[in-house]
Amino acid sequence: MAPRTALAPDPHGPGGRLQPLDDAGTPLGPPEKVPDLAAAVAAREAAEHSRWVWAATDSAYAPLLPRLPDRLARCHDLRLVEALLLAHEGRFGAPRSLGAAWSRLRGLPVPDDLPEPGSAEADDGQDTLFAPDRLQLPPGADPLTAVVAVHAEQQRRLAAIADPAARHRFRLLVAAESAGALVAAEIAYDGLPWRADVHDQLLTELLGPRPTVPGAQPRLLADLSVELQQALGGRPFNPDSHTQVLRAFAENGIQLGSTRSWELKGVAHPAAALLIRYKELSRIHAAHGWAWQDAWARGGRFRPEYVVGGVVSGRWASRGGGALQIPRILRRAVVADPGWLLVVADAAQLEPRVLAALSQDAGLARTAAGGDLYEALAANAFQGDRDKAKLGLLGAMYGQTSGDIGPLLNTLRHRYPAAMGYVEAAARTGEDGGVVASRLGRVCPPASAEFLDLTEAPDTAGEAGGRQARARGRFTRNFVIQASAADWALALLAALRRRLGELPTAGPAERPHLVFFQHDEVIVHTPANLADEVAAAVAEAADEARRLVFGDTPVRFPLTTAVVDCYADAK
DNA sequence: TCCTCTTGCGCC
DNA sequence: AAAGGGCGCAAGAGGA
Repeated sequence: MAPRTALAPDPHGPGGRLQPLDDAGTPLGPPEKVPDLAAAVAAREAAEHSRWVWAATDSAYAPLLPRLPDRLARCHDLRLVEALLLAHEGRFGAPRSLGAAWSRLRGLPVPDDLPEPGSAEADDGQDTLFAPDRLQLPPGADPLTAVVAVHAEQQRRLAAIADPAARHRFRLLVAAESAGALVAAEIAYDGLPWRADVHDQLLTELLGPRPTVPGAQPRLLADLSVELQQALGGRPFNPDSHTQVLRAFAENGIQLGSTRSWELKGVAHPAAALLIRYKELSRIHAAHGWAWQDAWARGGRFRPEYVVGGVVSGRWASRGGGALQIPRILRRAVVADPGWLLVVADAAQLEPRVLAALSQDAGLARTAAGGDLYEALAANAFQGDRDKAKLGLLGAMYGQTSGDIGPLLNTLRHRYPAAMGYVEAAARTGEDGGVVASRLGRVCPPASAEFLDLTEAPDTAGEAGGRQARARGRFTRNFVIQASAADWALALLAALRRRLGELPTAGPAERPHLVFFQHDEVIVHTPANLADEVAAAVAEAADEARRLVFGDTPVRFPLTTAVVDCYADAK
């Protein structure tokens, strides 16, 4: 068992303090003050891997990264763990900063968490240069003392989980969430290889040359705008304004309910196709055009800012730069460095496999024991119609009831009663105001913390209440699957990161490293000669994640893995 | 002018 | 009759 070490950086300067701990969090010696925290951490880690205990990975690890010779193996992120524990203890959403946890422990008034940087509330005139200390410790409190005390208390709360299997899984969640924080910090530091020249060429092909006047519309976009206006009678209007677009179409005798592209696709008028094209190009320009490149992809790297645990289901969110929404067309710009390659791996049909493993439905597990789950499902229950099989299963996981899906759900209910019973029980729990949890124990928000939507039409309370209850049921129905899939993905990430760290390399600069993570997909940037070993490590990590999260299950979680020079060439 | 809400669409 | 989960981002609409 790896030893633990509490760590608190000095608020100013490169120093800090360390204190060795046992697994219960009890100090094994006095605090040690060091003038160079990075050097002291590196020396200790080189002697023996430690689990580093700190207030938050953002504030403790990110500043160390540029000064560490190699990555740290393990950590315990008090802020993330506090959030997991609070939700598990039925106190979802209580403040989770180190200061809040410390204050709860000491019976002091608990400070609210500061708003996330970048959020609307955070921009209250405060220059980020003078970003306040986010730990929220009361005046005079000693950071290292608080880290040690809060950690010991968290270890106590973890040990207090009564059911041994649930306790074991929750500890796994704690470790995986913390490992995720390490990965997120490292990806932000290393960046995703991004070829600005390729990106620029792509934009030029689609939109015309970069406008010399900032903010000006690129030529092809402007041309398209004029063409669109001419197709609708020649009167000028702003195609970015749905109000004006609806009016322009109405003047030509076409009543649209909205300007959504799926609705436009059914419109025969030539202006509809022009508008669809305009919207596609306009979106690329606005969301991932030259301004985006200037802001987020400088120096040959796109540096996404992930927010670990940013989604209640345990999925990561992102802050600025749209790290989780890179359009497929832009993948052309993601190119490995010379002599390096990208190993791109995504989990195939992750969520239905998670459902099969969670519910232990023997029939569904058999369809998830091999390659194409939907194909097997279709052969078993839908006369080979793969589209129907996929539609039905997705509908069951999302709580869809519209369209012609009823008969599909009936078939599924008949053939896979345990799986369908599992999601329907989760839905009922939600409708009744209860909470559900992921496989590893991440607990969903209580009903009161969401769906406080009072904008419902003022019809009878019963109808509005029923609608809200059903919405909540769809949320909990999906939560058990989405959050358990996130459990698996985090476990994969942690296992893969460890395996990459164990590969023999010439040195840290030659080490393969994660550069992208998107729910069920990872990209590793690796020296070309290690690409096959990395691909093998990803497959092993996926299987390790299966064992850790789901134990003994016949369900397999196959990966689609590609070793490529360019992200666009992966499938 | 600033701010919040809505719309629409990118990703899973 | 209507009835699909989770996000982030940018622009327009519209009110303060």
